[in-house]
Amino acid sequence: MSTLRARRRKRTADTIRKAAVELALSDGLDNITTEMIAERAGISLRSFFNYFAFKEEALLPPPVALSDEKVEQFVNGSGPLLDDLADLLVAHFRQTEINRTQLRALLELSRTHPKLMFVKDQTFCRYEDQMGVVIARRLSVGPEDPRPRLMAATVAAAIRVGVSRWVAEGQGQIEDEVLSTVTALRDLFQERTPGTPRLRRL
Amino acid sequence: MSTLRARRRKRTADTIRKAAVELALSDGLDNITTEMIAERAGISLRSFFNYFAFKEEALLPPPVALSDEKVEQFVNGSGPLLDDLADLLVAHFRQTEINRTQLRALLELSRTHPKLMFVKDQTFCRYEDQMGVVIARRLSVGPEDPRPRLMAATVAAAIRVGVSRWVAEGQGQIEDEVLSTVTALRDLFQERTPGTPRLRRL
DNA sequence: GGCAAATTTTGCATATCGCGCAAAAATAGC
DNA sequence: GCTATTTTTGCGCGATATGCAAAATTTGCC
Repeated sequence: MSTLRARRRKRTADTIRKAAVELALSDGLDNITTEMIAERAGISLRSFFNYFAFKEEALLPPPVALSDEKVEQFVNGSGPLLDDLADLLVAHFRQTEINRTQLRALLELSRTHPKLMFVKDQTFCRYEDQMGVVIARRLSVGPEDPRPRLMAATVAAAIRVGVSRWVAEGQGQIEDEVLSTVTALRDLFQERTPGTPRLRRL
Repeated sequence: MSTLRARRRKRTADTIRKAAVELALSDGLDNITTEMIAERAGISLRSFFNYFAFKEEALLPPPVALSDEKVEQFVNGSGPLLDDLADLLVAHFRQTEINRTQLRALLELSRTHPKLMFVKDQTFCRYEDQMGVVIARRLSVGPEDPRPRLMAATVAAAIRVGVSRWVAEGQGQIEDEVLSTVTALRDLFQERTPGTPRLRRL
């Protein structure tokens, strides 16, 4: 249970991640080997696989869990669900430190690299699962109710779109882009005049 | 552009797919090799990679494009957008032939196998892209409008949930499950009484 | 039918991945 | 400082996946 060992381990993992990202961005993911990453990180090839199951896992930052405090705030919130959820997400993204240029390059790479896409999806899926849980708590419904899951899925989809938009052309902070995309969900399919679709502007 | 060669090619691809799925379901994905698949399909190992970029690609059926006729019907439709879109999807899923047990096993496998998940996601992403295009046409808006993309993303998310639910416990046809999940999107975040969330049943 | 061109299949060599195992090294508790 | 536990490492190995060129097959054409 040594916290020292845990910290050391985390430090090494970060070193490996840094080495992997630098190499991937400079030389291209196809032109680097796990051996090169290990060498740059100052560990043996075999040790690399003690930290990551496969090469691409070292390329994306580890998923960060939602803050417990903010989760409780959401579960007990009294505003419209979507707004309260947006608050939770904004607080979360605000505390993540993301390099936009780097993230753009990595997301672009993930489009053609199966294992990198896997890692990316795992990250989003974890968000989705967490959201499903907290939404179910907020609504006080059990696992048989399909709404939390569907809500979490659509919100996760909106987050994806928001992140993608921010990475591509966003000017401000990532949390602003996510916020506007997520809250746009409310009226997405509410057409003013059935027959001649005139949707509200995003 | 010999159509005979194309048909032969498709036939061989299907043979390989069949061999791969049978082996994966009977022996487990981890216990089979590309060589075993190739042998069962009656081709050389090297030829396998002429048909599929990697082993797992042979496990899922090739994505089917939306029917042109139904797409035009949707683009020119006059009902509520979500209903017309649901019609398009129902027509599409109706014509796909899916073995529920097999699909369940493969989706379960994809949760832990990066490359299989990649193939699955590619399939869903293609749906999402196609939907984005047809929704933009329907709304007569250009690529700068963010709504088609967000709509497509949320509908794709709903399809995922619908398919997942059908695979897990669905009794009827897959298109019915998809239909009810997608149409549930309309009122998902429309709360009757802000403050005390009382959402409509799915 | 038979020949030449184009395409597909195949064998072989090769680089890398990723895991199992056990020895060596580092670290923790006492 | 000694021993137990954990981590790192070296080595071997099977499997994946690619490039290249020869062999086989198919196609168009006469």
